[in-house]
Amino acid sequence: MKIKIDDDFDLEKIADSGQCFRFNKSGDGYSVTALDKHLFIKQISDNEFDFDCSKKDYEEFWRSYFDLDVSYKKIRGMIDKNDEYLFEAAEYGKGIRILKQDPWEMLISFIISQRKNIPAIKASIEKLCAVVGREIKTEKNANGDNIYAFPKPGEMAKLSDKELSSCGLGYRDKYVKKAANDVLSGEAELYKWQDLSDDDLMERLLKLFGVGVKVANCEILFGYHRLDAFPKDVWINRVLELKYPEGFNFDKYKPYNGVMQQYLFFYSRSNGLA
DNA sequence: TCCCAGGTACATT
DNA sequence: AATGTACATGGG
Repeated sequence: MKIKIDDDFDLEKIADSGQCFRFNKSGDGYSVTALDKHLFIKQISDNEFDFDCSKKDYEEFWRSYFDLDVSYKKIRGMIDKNDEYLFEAAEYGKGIRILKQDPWEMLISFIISQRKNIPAIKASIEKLCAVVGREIKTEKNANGDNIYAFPKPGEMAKLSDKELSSCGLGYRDKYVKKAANDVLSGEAELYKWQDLSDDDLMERLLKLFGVGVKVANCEILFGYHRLDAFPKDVWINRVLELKYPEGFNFDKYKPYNGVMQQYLFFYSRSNGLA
């Protein structure tokens, strides 16, 4: 179905923004997978997009997934022109949105992400989905690959060591396995944690094996959609060091520091921090 | 061959 | 509390 979107919305930038790992170019559009839902989407004019789904699926899931009730244009508008680097970064990254992704999928994805580059993260996650092998569409991607769901905790927990290691996770095998078992056993109640305060949520996440401050912040920003979380990875640390020696003005952009972080991350990575 | 990738756990001081 | 180091794998 055709959807008109007048706010910032750029599929290519979102796909390359590093917040999602199963959002890829497919033919003349994009193939998007979130847990056990899948969508082909393509741009058909300046502000029109073809969502290959029913009206019901759009209203009940994808509209929220793309966070279409929030104006990212407005959030961009908060940026002080005197903050030249952030302003440039936001112009460059205009069209990025923070997707409303699932806490479980994000937890595993960002546990896997540590000390890996983005193509490698995507490859590992895709292998993990393929090893479990739960197909969710009869169609295939443009490259001929089957479309698999993201594994549930139980599906992941029962993978053999051999199957798990075939996903190229390296030393992260044990983190993924433990996280799956913790969620399965109810020791980590990710969905109940939605109600926790920011501080309590952070505290709970940091107790998980393989989750440090950076991964926890990614989980809070992308998995819990708390837009003020500001993950600091190697790229952001370079930005802060080189462009904000006097400190970044977190107070000014509250409660949207996470959106600013995405612009900075995307810009610094593509532009080499020139 | 060396270096790096959306870091974290663990030991040592 | 602060600092140092090992860690699996793949690509440039």
